[in-house]
Amino acid sequence: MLETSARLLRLLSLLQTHRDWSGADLADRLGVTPRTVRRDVDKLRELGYPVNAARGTGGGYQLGAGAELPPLLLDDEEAVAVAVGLRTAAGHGIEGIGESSVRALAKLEQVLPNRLRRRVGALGAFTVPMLHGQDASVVDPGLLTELAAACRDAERLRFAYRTHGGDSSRRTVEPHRLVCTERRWYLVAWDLEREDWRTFRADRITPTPPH
DNA sequence: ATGAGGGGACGCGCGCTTAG
DNA sequence: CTAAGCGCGCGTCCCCTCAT
Repeated sequence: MLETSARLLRLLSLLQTHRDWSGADLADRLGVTPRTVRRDVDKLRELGYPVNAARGTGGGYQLGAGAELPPLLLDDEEAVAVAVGLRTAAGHGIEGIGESSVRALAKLEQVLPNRLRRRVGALGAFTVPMLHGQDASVVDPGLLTELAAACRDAERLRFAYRTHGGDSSRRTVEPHRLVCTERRWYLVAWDLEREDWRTFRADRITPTPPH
């Protein structure tokens, strides 16, 4: 029974990750017979999951889009991304979005494992939204997490910073806040050498190990 | 014709409940 | 405490339907 619901979750997770799966593949992965897979797919459908099936050569199962959104299984990275996105949306004051974001966030945080709650907390509490930005720049989410965690823990940070001109300098800072524009992340921090507040573009930061 | 999902019927094994 | 009874999940068998 407990075994069954666990298998149902695994099946759902398989369907959410991939392409389409043949019944035989799913049976193989789940360690049951195809007949049992069919029964499990039935159960998922009863629970409201839109599982599409294609017959004939090259057929298989696929998770489709339904009229209602069933619960999702997110991996750690996805859960953090969604939670942070919701927090940002909630804080942006966009009409109609803010309140829904808070509601969704409440649901998500209710089921969020503790280890993720900490990460979301770090990113959420130490970022502040700022309006308007221009071009896109890509920042490693791992770096953002690291910067946010440093803000949260008031942890001194050393990194190499690439300037607009292209030359690189080493900085030692006391991080204060991560600031998000529409497209860009900035770290606001106290620069110990220059004895002043500085704003660093996150995509120009390369962390160096402390010594 | 072939290969895929869909599903009914049946039996087996396991765990739980209940009568003795 | 034990054995019978029961429900349930699963595998097996078999046939159906549909797409290629």
